[in-house]
Amino acid sequence: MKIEDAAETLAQLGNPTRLEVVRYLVKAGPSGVPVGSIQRQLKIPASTLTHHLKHLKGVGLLMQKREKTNLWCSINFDRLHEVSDYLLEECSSFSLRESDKAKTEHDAA
Amino acid sequence: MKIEDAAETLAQLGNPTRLEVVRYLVKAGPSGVPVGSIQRQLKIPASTLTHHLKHLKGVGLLMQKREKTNLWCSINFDRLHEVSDYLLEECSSFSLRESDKAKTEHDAA
DNA sequence: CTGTTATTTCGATTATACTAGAAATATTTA
DNA sequence: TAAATATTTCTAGTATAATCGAAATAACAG
Repeated sequence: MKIEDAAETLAQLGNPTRLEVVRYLVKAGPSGVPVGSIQRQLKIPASTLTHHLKHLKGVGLLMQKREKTNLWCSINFDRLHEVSDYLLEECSSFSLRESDKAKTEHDAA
Repeated sequence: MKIEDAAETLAQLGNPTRLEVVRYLVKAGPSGVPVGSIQRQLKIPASTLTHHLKHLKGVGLLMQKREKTNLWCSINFDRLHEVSDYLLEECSSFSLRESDKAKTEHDAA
């Protein structure tokens, strides 16, 4: 996972409205819920919600599938795990040598 | 953890420059690195870096401690774990009843 | 085809964030 | 005190994002 993608995904999760949607979808489970249900349950105006769903889909956190007049939304659990894991990557490997941290360093690239 | 706090923290992690700093600090480990080292290694202008460090500190991801002329920065691993965990909360409990998802629902609050 | 419900696009407003140079401040050493 | 190094504040330009009403489109039911 490239750092730009991780940042972009985290940024999308960093909006309160979107995070609320994500959590709602997590609770809904793999079968998902229609857009309209999210809209009414979370009291988010339709156009605002569409806007946010587009963002979530853009970073692969949201999956959609049409059935009759409803568009069912479900969270991409794998993607959510990926981002979560990314944050903790290398948390246990303190690989920077002490010499790189000295205050008299040359800081060569 | 309140959803607003989680969103705010994720938003801070969602900036590419800040995420790069965070990963650098993760690699640096608990002892941390001085501001100037981050600046030179990642080639971030001093004022820009100060700005971002303020944000990271604001959401509790960054800890700082002065020693001589250097300000040592280290990541708050606990906080990072908290956020990471938050994303996966309830991922295994699909508690929303099927009746709440029906397309003929009343969507009562 | 007509009406009904569901969702999206458009457009405009408002707010917030990123970036970084220049100057200021702080801390130590000589 | 003066000089050197480290970090922050100030300031301003530029860009991007959030919000949502109204109108448009899509999908079906009768």
